[in-house]
Amino acid sequence: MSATRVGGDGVGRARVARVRIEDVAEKAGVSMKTVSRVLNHEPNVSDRTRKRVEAVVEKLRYRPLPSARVLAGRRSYLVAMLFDNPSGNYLIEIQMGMLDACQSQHYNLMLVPLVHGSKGLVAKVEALVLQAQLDGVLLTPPLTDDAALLRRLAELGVPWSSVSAMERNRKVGVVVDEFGAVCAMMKHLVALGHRRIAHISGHAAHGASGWRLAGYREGLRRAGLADDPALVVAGEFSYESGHAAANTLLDLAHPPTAIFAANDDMAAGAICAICERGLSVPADISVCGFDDTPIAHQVYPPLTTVRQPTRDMGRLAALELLKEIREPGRGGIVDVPYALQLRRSTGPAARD
Amino acid sequence: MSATRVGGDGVGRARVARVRIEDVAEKAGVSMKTVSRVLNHEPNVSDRTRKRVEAVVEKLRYRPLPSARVLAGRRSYLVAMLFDNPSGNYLIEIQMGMLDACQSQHYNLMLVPLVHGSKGLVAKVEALVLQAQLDGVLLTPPLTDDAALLRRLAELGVPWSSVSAMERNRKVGVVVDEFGAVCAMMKHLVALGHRRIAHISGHAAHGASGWRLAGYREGLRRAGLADDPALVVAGEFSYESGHAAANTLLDLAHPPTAIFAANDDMAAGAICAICERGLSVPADISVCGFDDTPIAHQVYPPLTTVRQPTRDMGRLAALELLKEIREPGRGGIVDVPYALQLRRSTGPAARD
DNA sequence: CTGAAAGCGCTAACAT
DNA sequence: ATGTTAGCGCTTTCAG
Repeated sequence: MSATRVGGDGVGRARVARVRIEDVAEKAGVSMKTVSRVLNHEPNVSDRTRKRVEAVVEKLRYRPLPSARVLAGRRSYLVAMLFDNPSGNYLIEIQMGMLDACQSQHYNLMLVPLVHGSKGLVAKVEALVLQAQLDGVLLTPPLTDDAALLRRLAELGVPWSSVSAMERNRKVGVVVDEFGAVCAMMKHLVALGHRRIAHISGHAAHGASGWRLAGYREGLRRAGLADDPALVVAGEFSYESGHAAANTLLDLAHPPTAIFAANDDMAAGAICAICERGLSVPADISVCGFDDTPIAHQVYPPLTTVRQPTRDMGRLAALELLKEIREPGRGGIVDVPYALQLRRSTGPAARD
Repeated sequence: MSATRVGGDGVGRARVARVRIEDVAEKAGVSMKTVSRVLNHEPNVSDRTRKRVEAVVEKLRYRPLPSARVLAGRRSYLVAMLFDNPSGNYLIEIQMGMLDACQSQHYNLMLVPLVHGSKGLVAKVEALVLQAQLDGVLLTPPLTDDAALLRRLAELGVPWSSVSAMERNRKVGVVVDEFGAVCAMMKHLVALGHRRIAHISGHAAHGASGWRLAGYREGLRRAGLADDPALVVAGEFSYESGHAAANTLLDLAHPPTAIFAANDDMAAGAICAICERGLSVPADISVCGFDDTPIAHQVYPPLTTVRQPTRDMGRLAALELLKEIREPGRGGIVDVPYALQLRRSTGPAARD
């Protein structure tokens, strides 16, 4: 390597020279272009060469300078995560996964907080795509099912990938079999002897609400139980709405012996409502939720729920997007497994 | 000018040719460099030339390409938020605030998850600063007080701004008077008649733990109460540690009538431990926390706690950093107000 | 006060 | 499968 380069000081700041692609190339004994190929996961590099280059990249902690790639290439190496702040915990996990995937492929992740259903949403995204020359877009619920947004993205020719999109909006992204998960949860409740099982549903705009409700009904059907409409109460995914919905259920002439809430927050609210009436969970009523957020083990008793591998979902959604960006048509839907978390909020049915 | 340029379509996506600085220069009858001078408000341009260039820029709606400026110049217009995933809710709020500030000043925000105390942390950050040519760094607890990291950043000459750094590490950033907040909280408990007040402290590495403990002691002192060492139990900011600490306190021969936990998660754990023993909050024991995270109104009874304006804190920390980047020495410490949230988990002291 | 030339670090197109 | 060469659009020398 040539003499140690020492950059001029910027605003009075001593600056050591960066590692450049050239340095990596030299150290690996290949040309710059080959390193570039490896970095960009392009074909036509032998496995041995690729491994060697990757090792040097790792050793030198080399990271391509975004500006240089953008300037030289025709891509921005920038993807945006569009989201509407649902739960902080969910969001941060999805984000960490996406970040991880993007970093591993030397892409930048731009965060774009949006308000679902707000007036200028589509225009805002459009301006963003044009100005920032986004290579692709990552969607999280409920933005995954905003018809106008999806249409515009398609018109603009911007690839996108989504997390838990509804059936008809799925092309590339990641999903979990929520329907199957709920069926399994219902089976668990039925096995415990429950016959009057209620459901606190989520906001209708969320695809998740639909699957969870459908899973609930299918669970009843499989157990040969009647679907009593009085046992389904609408919530909005919030603690408060779960609390209110549970009160509605408890006021019923024939209250349920088990409540399946469409998410953990609502389940936690339900537990609170039950305790306020001097009843006990699960002795009097079993409660279960969905998502396995931190609140699940911060309520008493700890919540039986369904766990989704949130971080992996973010990671996989991003990886599929990057595939799709590189080779349109290559990205697809990845189905990730759920896991029932049986905890102490569910137990044998009380005498009805 | 040469023939109309039409950018090649990237991955099948049409792109119109941009107006370049060269086009502006030609049309204004000056050199590229003169246009550059005007654009960057540099001296040594005659007023007439400046006006003429500005007119052409306006007419052609010319905007310099960020990547090109970054590549050629010495600034990256990029700052990084370094964080160690404590609570998702806290993090996302701080992040939203920082994002907002950066966007308003046309800076980019890069997210860097780190593990506090991990081996290669400093080297990792160093590589990042070098490779990404970061203009500055945003620190969140507990990274705000990592001595080795701060030292290295100083050596590298990278400006940084922090959220809630400990006293000695404060130069630019945002803080809230946690000490004062805790004193106020203690006053509230004392006013309710409590005389045996316990404290569940946080992990010693967090600056916040120190202030909250100090505030607790000062609160006792001001009320003329003795500081019984048995009433201070160490927690780790987690729900579980709060649960365990509360059990320790409840096992005391002389249990407290009130517990001030250093954060909401631990307070929630404490409430759970109290309920498990068949005691009631606040009738038997009052409990209060700190932070006003969502869990505060998701436990029963809802938690008395201290609210910090998290999003504003993120925003202000970023704004101070940007000031400091532009004019070293200009950034400073911003003190934001806290607010006591009195809810139902605190009440009159039970007969001791 | 102004301009010409030389890159910044990377990738695209074209060799080989 | 790999290398060579020529820029991307701007700023920074350094020379007028």
